Amino acid sequence: MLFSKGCEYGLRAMIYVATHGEDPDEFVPIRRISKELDISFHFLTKIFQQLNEERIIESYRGPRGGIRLARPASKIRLMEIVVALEGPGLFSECVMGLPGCGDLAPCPLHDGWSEQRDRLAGLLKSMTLAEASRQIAAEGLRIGP
Amino acid sequence: MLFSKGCEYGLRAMIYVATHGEDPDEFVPIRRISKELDISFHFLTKIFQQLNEERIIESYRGPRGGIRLARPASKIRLMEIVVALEGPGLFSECVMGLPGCGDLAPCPLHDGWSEQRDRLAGLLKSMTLAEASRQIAAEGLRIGP
DNA sequence: AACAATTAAGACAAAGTAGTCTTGATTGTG
DNA sequence: CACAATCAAGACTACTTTGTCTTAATTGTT
Repeated sequence: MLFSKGCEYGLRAMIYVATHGEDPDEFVPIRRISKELDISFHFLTKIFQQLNEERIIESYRGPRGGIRLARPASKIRLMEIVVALEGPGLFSECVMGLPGCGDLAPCPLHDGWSEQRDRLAGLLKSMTLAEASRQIAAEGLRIGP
Repeated sequence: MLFSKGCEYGLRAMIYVATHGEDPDEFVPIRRISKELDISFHFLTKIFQQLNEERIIESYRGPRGGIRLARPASKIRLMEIVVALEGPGLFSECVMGLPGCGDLAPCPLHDGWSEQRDRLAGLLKSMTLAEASRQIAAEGLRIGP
């Protein structure tokens, strides 16, 4: 498993918000997201708290409160979400776990792995929530169970 | 982290055995591997037990016992080791954890992820212990700390 | 036969991840 | 103001992974 559960949930939840935000200024209750995607409400709350600290979303309490994107979906890249939830370093780890592995002292898999890893990183860096969301709408893809 | 610790250790240990087996019929004690690679002896023993069940290595008890490759290093592909230690399915999981995600009902990252994942799988399938070992010898690479 | 070297197996412990619950703070609505 | 809806925060539990320890079985050497 590449991403932690928290990161998987966070990605799906953010894409959900981007997709279902009729009015982007409206706050979406976490409870609704949790039900739609079948993710534990409290766990999801903690995930959004992390995303809130990184200013990727905004939250608001009280009736009609919830969370919303802090910026237009076209300005939020998937990589930001991954970094906020996995921490930096996911895309610099050695696949065999050698502490000093790198371009200078590579393990046997280093070159092959880092190429694929960098491509994935490139995909996450270039893909925005708006694109993921558009792709879902256009092709009838799914983010829930 | 893509691989579990057990899988990381298993790959390094197998490459070590392939590299340091002067006589391929000689048994290498697990304790020696554990010291050279700085991996917990008992944990490593359990890893080799799994590899033994899959007939990737052979073990022998008593003085001058240890483990050795069950086949020539050129006949053992890294993918076998990964599958033995991670189980099958690592290379068919959805990156966002959606149970039904696949070519028919893809999540937004499905195509991009599965391409990189398949390339990595291809690398692991095509690379043998002999090649990894030769690469280390030729280029002075490292598998220990 | 006695001993030392070694793997085998499983119980156990520690640490990390995932998930639940409770309480508190904020805020709109009647 | 009273109340309900909602996020915030932290304690707590459960599960999984990782690592340790102990005991047993096997085997070569003396």
